[in-house]
Amino acid sequence: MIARVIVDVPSRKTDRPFDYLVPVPMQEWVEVGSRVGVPFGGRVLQGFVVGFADSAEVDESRLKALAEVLDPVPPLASDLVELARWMSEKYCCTWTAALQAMIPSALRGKARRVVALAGPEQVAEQADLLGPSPLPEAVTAYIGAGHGVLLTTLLDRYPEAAGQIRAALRQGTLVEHARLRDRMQVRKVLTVYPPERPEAAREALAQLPQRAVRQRELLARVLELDEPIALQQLLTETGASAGSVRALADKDLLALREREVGRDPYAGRSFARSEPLALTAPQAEVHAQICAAMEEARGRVLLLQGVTGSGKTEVYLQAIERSIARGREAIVLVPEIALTPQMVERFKGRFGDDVAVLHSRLSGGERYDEWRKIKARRVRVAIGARSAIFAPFERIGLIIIDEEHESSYKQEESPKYHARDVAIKRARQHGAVVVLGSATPSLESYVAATAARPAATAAEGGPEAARALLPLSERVQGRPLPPVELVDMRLELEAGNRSMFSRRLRSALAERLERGEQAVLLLNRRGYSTFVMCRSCGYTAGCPHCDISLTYHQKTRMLRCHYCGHAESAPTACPSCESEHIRFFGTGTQRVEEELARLFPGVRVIRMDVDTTTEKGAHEKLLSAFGARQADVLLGTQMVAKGLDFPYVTLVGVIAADASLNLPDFRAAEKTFQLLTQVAGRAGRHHLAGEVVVQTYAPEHYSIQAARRHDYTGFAQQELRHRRLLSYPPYCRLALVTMTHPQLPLLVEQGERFAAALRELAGREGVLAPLDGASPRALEIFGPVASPIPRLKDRYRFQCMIKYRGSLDAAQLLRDALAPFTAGSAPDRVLFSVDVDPQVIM
DNA sequence: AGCACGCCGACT
DNA sequence: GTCGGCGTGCTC
Repeated sequence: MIARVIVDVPSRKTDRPFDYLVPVPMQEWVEVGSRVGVPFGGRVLQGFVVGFADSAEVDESRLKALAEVLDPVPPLASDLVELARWMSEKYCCTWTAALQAMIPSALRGKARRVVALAGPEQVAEQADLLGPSPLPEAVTAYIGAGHGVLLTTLLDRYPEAAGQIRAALRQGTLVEHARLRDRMQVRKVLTVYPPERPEAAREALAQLPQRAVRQRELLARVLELDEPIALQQLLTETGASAGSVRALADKDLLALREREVGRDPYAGRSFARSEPLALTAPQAEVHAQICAAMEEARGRVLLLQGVTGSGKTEVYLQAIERSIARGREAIVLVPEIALTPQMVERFKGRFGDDVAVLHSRLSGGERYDEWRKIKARRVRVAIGARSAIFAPFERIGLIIIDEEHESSYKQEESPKYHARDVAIKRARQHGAVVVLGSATPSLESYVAATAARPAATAAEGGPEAARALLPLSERVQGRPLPPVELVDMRLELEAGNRSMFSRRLRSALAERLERGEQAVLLLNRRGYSTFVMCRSCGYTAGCPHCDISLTYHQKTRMLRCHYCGHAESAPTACPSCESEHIRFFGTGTQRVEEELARLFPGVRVIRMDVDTTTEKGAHEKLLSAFGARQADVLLGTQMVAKGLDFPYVTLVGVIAADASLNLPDFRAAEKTFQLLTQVAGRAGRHHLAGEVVVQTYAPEHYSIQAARRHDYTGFAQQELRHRRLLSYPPYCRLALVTMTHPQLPLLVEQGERFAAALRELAGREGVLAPLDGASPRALEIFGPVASPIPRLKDRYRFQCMIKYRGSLDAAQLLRDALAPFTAGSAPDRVLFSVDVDPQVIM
């Protein structure tokens, strides 16, 4: 039996299966998806079995054997192994990287090198040949006779003996073995189990000597129980000692065993049980369509376009119920930032213990336990952020992606996958339905779901079940969408108002304060940061490692680089010209907060930004304080725009709607429209009517006008015209190759050579053609040019943009073109990184 | 990623 | 003359 194993080495060259003999005793344990330890290049590494080889095709004499099988049940099923292979092809990452993304990090075994003294007979044999052991007495004594000690520990402890230790290893007086150890252990608790034959135990209880008071007491207590009890709990309840329990166990009157216990982060919290609500007619219609698609089981994708407050979540809940009733599991993806306790509560309230929750705030152990709940089929619903798409279910019926337009579904590190696209692939494997929900769908999804679908997006290959658009265009209970008023800030300036608050927003705020209602203020900080500039000479404070301006943090009076973490204290005089006219520019939330305090003395403001939410749980705390009306104004960056639902919020103010409009990003208008629509949806969701005031310097811009009218379709049509004209997604696809190196000339030279190689390859394939031409298959290469962030952590950055459409495998072309550049392992070589379907270009 | 093999400077 | 520097290259 020969297993094909992907070894955990994150290199392109080793990214292929290696063959290993499976020793007979392991054979019944090894399956596709098994995690194994394998000897590889002189050490033991973790790997995954991805298949089996035919022994006729392989020269078995050259193979090594598996060292160990690490889990009784493979952590990955074959569907996920296959999905990982697909990901590695689509996203140009290693198969290993994709596999690792699918399991909790607790299962990332690390080989530990342990050394022990060789057995006496070996030593004697060696001593004849090489003389006595050169090891100092102290070292020999320290290692002792046990299973050995970590090599690193030994070297740390006796650095002066390093040479002798090496010699002993070479000579054989010290032997080394590698052991793979999981990072995380299952938490085990000693548990007392009631006796298997209670009658016999009762009899024995009567027979116990009178003086065995504790034992009698304990046994009587245990006999009352129907289920096992933690030893610790029993001891505290009865005041007995462990010895008494042990004595009973020795007499076989009860059983004492280790039991695995989960770390349930939600343990101790009870969730009010919620019953399905009656659906409105439009909700019922959407629900019926989702259910019909589930019956079809063809992996359909449905785009649920529901305005804010239209009751999407209730539709999700009832669709999940149906999926469970059909014997299928469900996965719900929500953006990390929206995975709030309220959100979890809604699902736990409906499905109770049937839900596993996966998010980044969990500790490694907690995450592992939630994952195991899914693996052991103890739950049928998983809710979580991006990576929850890999929940190890085996019969998925429904995958819901809420706020599908959110760019956080794209992972920015390798594997740079998009959870939405992975979901669609996984749904096809399982015949599950994908529901993409959003008030402001991404244009990619919108186009795919409507008839206006351009052929370009069919590049995925293979027949695809039709997608459909399910509209939910009214708020529940007929509540109106709030009116949106635009304020032209240029006119404010003309009228002599130089404050960041327009007269309109100021009076609207004053009204709310007077009436005791609440307001949400959004500072669209993308594009606005607090940077430091000298008014005399124009000096700006930049990061010494990253060619971008440093951000000023008032709390600490420090300047910090958001990309590499570099920090320095803020200057009081210009470092360049020594002038004191150095100023902190930009409109940070702190500045807005100060201005609010000046305009409305006594106003209670909760500020949410990177400074106030880094602490664990801070996010929740601030929101619940606002929900409890301990503040009048919630002021924050993007994070206040999503999913919040507070009944007393009747005003939403946007300080500078167009701050993000001029970013060098083809999605700038889309992002702006989405943000405005989402934040406007926070107002007037309950019995009090709401209004929205949007301040802007570009009131005529179509994204802002469409947001004012709550007009997604209008926006989409206009934006799609632009995209078509400029050949941007969804009318083509993108791939971004970023290369970095500390030396600029070398980087430029290699970048040019790479681009030339890629052009050459594409030309040979006959796909190198302008995108605005008539060719159904076209690919264009732009660059290399300096990246928007031209230097990061002391490495210069250049990038090539690849635009393509039609049925061509751009990832394959990229891999081929990259091969010669990633070959060597020279530590100073240019690093290449591929981002397929990039969401942010930097 | 490691770790080994392999070709050039400061020591016994 | 060796020990050891880290530059390429392989790992079933």
